[in-house]
Amino acid sequence: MRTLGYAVLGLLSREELSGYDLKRWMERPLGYFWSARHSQIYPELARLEEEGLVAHTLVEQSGKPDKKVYRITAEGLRALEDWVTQPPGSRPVRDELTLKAYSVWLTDKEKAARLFREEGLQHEGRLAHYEDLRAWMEGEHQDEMRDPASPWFATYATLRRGIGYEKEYAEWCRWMADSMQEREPVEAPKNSEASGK
Amino acid sequence: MRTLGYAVLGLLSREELSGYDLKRWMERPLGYFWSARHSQIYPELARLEEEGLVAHTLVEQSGKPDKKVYRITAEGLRALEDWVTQPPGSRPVRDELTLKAYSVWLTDKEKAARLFREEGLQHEGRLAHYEDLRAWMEGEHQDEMRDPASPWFATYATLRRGIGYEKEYAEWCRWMADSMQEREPVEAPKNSEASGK
DNA sequence: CGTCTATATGTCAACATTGACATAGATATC
DNA sequence: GATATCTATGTCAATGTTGACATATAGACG
Repeated sequence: MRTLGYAVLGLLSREELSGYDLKRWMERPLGYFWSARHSQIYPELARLEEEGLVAHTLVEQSGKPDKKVYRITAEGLRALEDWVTQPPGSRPVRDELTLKAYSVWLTDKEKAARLFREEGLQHEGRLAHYEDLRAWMEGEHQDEMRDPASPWFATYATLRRGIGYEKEYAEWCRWMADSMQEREPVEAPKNSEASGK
Repeated sequence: MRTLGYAVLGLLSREELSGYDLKRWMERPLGYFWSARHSQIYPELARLEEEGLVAHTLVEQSGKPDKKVYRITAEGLRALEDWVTQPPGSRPVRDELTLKAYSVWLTDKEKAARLFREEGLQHEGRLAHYEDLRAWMEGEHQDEMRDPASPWFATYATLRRGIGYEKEYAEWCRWMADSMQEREPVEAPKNSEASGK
């Protein structure tokens, strides 16, 4: 089955949600490691329902359009549980910034330094946001987040992954920017290349 | 233009290559951060040639089929240089293992521990491979890899990124596996959560 | 002689994903 | 009254990517 389906099941295993709710989860917290647009989510829900892994109830609302609230079925839960411990299919990495770094020797150092400085700030921003979430969790869910049988633990695990990832990426960006900006090596005059600056 | 095109230009800016050579680069060293199959590469080369960014010469070989050797044009080089310092379009992250972690609270702890242990080993393996490459570079290209105007610097930069990434990922996998395997908390009776460590 | 692997270049159908288009009720703002 | 935003659900064409199919030469191995 499509990985997207398991992303949806993973959310529905925690609570009942409408397609619109799922869309928002796929933007914010879950979207940090698996994202999808609503144009993928609605057809996916239909497919999952056809396969008997989810079911929905129409909920009439006043003040808002009606909605379809989806829940996971017993069969869906079984499928999700099975999937979790299967080794993931290896997806190729595709990192555009690293690809740019591969050709960075061709370009203006100052421009490149600015690029990596800027990208580094974005990773630091995301890192700060993750750190906030972690602090909030430590305050509100200190017990559950240490219990591997609690969804809070699982959420915390993904958060830890995000923190490590962004920290490492930000550091690399800083190193890149510094390397591009470095004045002519002060101590080692290479051979020709006389006096820096 | 398609990012794949810039990946191809990035390789051709360093040396002339056939489609088959490009395919192999996209498997091994470049494929660590941008990969493509030959079924994408051959049409891409045709498009790049149509746009005047690359050109090819037919090279007849004995003992092997003939081949088309591609080189980057002046226009292609300009396009590549421009692209390098443009901010990358933000691609959504899609990490299947982290997605599995999000639902790990549902499953058998031992099975999950095995999964993360195994995945961690794979990241450690890649890390060891990258460290080998770095050691080789330190030996063979110690000067060029410190010069931001040298392709060796750019290659080293991507290698550094790979090392940081795999190290971080392997550590997280270890932490996950340990967390799933932990015996009932020995020292802290859960609610109190006293004593640090 | 048959089979496998490496070199070498291509095409094509299927699937995943995006961005735009489409509709509609209700509230908030100008 | 007009416009924008949020909720809510959908479709569709275009693009990106994969895996299979297709063909051909040459060397290695049994």
